[in-house]
Amino acid sequence: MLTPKQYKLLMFINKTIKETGCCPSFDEMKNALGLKSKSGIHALIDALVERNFLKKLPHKARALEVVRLPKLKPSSIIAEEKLKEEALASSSVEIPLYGKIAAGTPIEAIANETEKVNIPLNMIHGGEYYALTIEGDSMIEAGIMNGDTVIIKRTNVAHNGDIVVALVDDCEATLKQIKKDGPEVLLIPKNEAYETRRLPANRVKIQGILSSLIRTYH
Amino acid sequence: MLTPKQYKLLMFINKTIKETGCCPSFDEMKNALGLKSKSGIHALIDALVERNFLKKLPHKARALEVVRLPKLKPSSIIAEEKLKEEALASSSVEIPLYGKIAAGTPIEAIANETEKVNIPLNMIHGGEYYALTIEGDSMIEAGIMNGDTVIIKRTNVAHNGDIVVALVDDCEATLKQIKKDGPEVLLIPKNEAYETRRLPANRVKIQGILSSLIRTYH
DNA sequence: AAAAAAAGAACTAAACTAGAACAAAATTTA
DNA sequence: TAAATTTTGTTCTAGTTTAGTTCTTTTTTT
Repeated sequence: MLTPKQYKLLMFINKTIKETGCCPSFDEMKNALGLKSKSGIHALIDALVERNFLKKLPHKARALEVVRLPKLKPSSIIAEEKLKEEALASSSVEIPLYGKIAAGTPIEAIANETEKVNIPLNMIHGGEYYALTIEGDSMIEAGIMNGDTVIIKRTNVAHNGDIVVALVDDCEATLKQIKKDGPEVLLIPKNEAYETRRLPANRVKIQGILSSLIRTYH
Repeated sequence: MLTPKQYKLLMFINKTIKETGCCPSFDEMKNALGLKSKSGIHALIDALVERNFLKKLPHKARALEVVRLPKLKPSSIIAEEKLKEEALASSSVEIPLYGKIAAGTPIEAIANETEKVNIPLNMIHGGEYYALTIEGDSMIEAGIMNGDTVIIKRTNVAHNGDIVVALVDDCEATLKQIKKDGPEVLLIPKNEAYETRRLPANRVKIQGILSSLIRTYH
């Protein structure tokens, strides 16, 4: 049975040869195992040769060959892999950052999906999400500041009081609180310096509702 | 196995034979590898012959034969594995949620690390982080609302204007903007309804600075 | 305190580059 | 076909870079 280090090294050598066709150097192996000195690699390789997992051409550089692979993994490796899988399962997802939405004036660039943002997977719950960068201060009293990233869940229905991405007349998108008032809707900024807009419902399309917010300092 | 140069040369020889039907000359190989002398090619070919990847008829021109090629993993599989690794590398990390910090009155529970929150890995940049839930409205004008989760980077130094977790008299922790004023420090709430506190520096310990903020709606 | 693992430094060896001189093969041409 | 010419391959030497080995010291683990 191999030690965890021996196992890791053997796997790295095998992977490197399979992927690049070339044998890794001691320095590359050292880095792959996170060591700072290559003298340890030497001992590991000797052990692997002795156990007949590796063969090396004597007095040659980069001349290792994998003879066989172990059928059993060291249990610590199994545990490590399990952890990794869990990390992957509970990890973050990338969603497109569609550009800036001026919480007050027309949207800048809904469409050219260039950037991506990472958000924790537990922030989303089914459905399609996208991100926008806030420009302006029209929602400042709702704690939404210039430069914040908002995560929007794509939908075209909203409830009274939701903060939504609203498209007015198919050309102007803003982030506002919405209220329905009979045949009309109110788009309510959260800043006393801005005025609530009252529009016939057919001029306003909802493009998503505010799901979460991320702000980074510095 | 092979060195990178050996591999490159072997691939070039193989490709040339496949494409043109005849073996490249030493000069062509020299040029293909960007060398200025063909003596190196000779050594590489000897190494490839020794490792049984090439066969050559000595003293014949253009008389190399490829015996075998290193068998690589299909590149599609390599790409797939690379994607997984990247997903893992750019994934989220768990940091402890230490409890509620009343941005105004004493902290509730810095210590009993029970819950965890997931944050994207790109939110942290070296150092130790923890999370707090905001209770109260003393920082509302900085866009920090009741119920928000703030990510704090543990440190005991801060610059003027930073928003920090400040421990006063070893018993009361608050989130405030800090300013140094000679031997005293100012703890500045961001809400007109609260008053700035002025304290001698030795009564105030900084427990971290605000690094990012996460808010979830609904 | 002993054993094992890792780091570091010093050293040796191999790999690579370059240039030149030359010899053998392939090609041209007289 | 033989000689001349050109292309091609081989062999040196020498210097640079990269890689591998060995040893001692430090750190970690038990």
